[in-house]
Amino acid sequence: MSQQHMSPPKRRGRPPNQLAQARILKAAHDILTEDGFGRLTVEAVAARSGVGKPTIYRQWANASELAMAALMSGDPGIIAGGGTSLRSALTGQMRSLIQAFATTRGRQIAMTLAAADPESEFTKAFRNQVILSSREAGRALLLEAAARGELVLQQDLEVLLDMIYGPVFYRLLVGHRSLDTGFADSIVAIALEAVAARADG
Amino acid sequence: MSQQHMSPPKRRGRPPNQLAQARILKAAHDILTEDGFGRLTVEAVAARSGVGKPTIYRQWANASELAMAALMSGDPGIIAGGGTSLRSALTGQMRSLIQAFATTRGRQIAMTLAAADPESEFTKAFRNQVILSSREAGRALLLEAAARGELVLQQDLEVLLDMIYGPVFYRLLVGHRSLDTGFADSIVAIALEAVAARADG
Amino acid sequence: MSQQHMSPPKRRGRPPNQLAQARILKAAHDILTEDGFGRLTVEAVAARSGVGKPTIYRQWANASELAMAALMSGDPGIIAGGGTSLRSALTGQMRSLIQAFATTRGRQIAMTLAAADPESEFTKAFRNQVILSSREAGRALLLEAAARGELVLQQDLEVLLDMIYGPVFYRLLVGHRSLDTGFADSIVAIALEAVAARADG
Amino acid sequence: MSQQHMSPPKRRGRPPNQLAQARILKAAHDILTEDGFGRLTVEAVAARSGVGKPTIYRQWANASELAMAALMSGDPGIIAGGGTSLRSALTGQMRSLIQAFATTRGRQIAMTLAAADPESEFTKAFRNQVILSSREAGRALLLEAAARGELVLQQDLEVLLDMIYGPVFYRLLVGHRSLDTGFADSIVAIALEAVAARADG
DNA sequence: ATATAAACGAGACGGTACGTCCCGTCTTTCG
DNA sequence: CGAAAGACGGGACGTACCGTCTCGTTTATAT
Repeated sequence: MSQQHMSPPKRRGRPPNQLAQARILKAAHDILTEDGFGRLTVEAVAARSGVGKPTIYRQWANASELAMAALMSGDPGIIAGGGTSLRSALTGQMRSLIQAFATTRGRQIAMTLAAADPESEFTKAFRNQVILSSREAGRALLLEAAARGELVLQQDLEVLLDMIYGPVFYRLLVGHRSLDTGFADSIVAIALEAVAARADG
Repeated sequence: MSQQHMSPPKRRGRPPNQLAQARILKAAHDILTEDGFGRLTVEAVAARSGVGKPTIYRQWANASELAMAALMSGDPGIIAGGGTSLRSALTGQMRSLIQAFATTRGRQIAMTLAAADPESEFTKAFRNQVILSSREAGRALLLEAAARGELVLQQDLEVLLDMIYGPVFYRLLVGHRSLDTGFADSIVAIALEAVAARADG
Repeated sequence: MSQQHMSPPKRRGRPPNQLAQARILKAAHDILTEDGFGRLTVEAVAARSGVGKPTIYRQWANASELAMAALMSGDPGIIAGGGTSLRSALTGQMRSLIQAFATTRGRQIAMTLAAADPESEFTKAFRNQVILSSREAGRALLLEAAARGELVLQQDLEVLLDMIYGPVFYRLLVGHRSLDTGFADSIVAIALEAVAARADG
Repeated sequence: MSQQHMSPPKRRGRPPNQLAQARILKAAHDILTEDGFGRLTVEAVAARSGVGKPTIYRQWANASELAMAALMSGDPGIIAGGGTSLRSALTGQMRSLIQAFATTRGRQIAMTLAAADPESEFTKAFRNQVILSSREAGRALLLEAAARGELVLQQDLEVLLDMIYGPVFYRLLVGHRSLDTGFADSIVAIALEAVAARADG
């Protein structure tokens, strides 16, 4: 009869057990926070979640993908802080980004990304959702400000975004200096000076 | 006590085989370029170099350190290109840096760093020699230019350096956009505009 | 097991699909001849026959029973060759038995029997139909000959039968010598000499 | 097992740990007697013996070979009973053979042999040492008796041996009748009557 | 006609064991 | 006495099947 609008595909066999998936992600997340990325093995997750290994492998190709899924599952996403001006909005976002990444989690995210197959679809989703979502939010802030006439953006917006968000991962990966709120503020300050200079010129 | 006259200590027994170290590094380097970081195991290096595993473990604590050693051994170091102005010198350096990292090697360096124990002395040496040497060279260029009066640097030089060199590793790690010479030029351009604006202010 | 002439209970619901059973046995038989006993898994049979696993498990408890069913389904049964004398009849039967077992099938039968639960009803049926049917036919031949006065049988007929048919499975299992028609003839010759000697005494 | 007086080849590396091998065989033997052939997995043996799985796989290709090794390790070998006449010697040997095989061990031996790769060198050794050693002892007894003039052997000695020893494995594998001393006696009686008849003719 | 019910295909489930790879340590013999 | 060779206990890998359990889909009898 009428399929309405949302037609679920209604596959034939027994459907995946949603509870099992949740338990897997919970166990993976716990191992990640308690023991670190190096201990996140498929075997350990299976043992901890009370799930068979094949059930894990049905969904994720290896421990890296599982780690990414676990890191994504608890991630609320970095939302642009609702400031009134570009500077305050951007500063708010950078501060919360850095706060979220300054913990062990940040380094785990970097390690996971480094270990993952860069071509995998899963990796791309992780990249977009966890790594680049803040960058996209920043892009939106900059474009809105440009639309308001606060600044003039030229063709190298991509590079500008990389110069704002790249340093966070740089410090995370290399560890030569700490991540703190002052770092967030300084990045925004320098970036806005560059844009302002350009707007002036 | 007294070392007498003999300058070499002349320890008893068979001396360490210098050639073995070279063969180990050669094998590690070859595996790295042919099979990638994931295949660089102590076992594989021992087999390929015809050296016993204990001989490797005597010098390096694990495969990560060995990878770092291999990556360091062939590294000529990024030297600041000898331009006349700050812009040309910095652009030259960034171009050669990006050229050196755009290949598979760049990602291997990032993976190695992510996998390594961040506290180990070996990792610190690797970080300084391979990752931060370019940053230090950039610092020198900026300080020289400031000494020449080309610009005025204030207290956030560290952040500025991170905004110049961080984006390279950001793209390397995340892979959302390519590394090319245009990227190098744009980074330098934006960075100098920020400094100029500040100098103006 | 089967209620042939009883009024069919006409249970409600969909009746078992006869075709499915045939396809399962066909697939099991094909796998057995193509890939061997070790590859006869319930999973493989289900995949090859296009039948769900539960459909198989509804009829057979495990892969061993399925193997036995497949081996029984194609089995014409060893019938005593219709010779005029005991010697010719027995020789004919032994020859055809050995011919039937000299192929891969013989070893598969031995392996299946070894792997099966010796207490299971299914195993007993297999044993009687596939393994012991020839022995029973031989018993009939001997008893007929005794009735005709050709020989005198005493109380150890069971042992005599084992000495006639046991060597076939012995060579099959151990593989120290080949199964051929000469073997059949020699067994009959020795057995008859033993019986004749006894008849004389 | 050990070649005592042979000049040792003096291989380079660390020699195999004899204790580990012994512990593996002990564990395999215990599992075999306690849980049966079906539970003799490499994993279980490794866990029980406190040995790594690769240490087992270095010596045996799979669980079947390990089972054969365990069955061989505790086997004293069937020695011909020292009777004065052929009949008493053969009867003694058959009785002890049947006594040794009437337990669970006998069926395990049959199952192991059925499951093993018949071409493997290991299987051949097992066959010779465990299965055929009694047959060879019987051959010796018969040949000695022939040399003493007790009987005349003709060309089908191989078949005669199979008719003596085959029935034991036949009953073991098929399980249609029990193994007991009466069975041993009857086999010898019938076999000797066959030989005697032949000698008379 | 319409329930009702059984058997179907599909396929995910919790498990067990597989055989392999590599770890980092150790023990032995050779140079 | 260091270096090579190589076995060791250990841990995780990713795969194959096990036998069980939902599912949604036929296909039949019974209302």
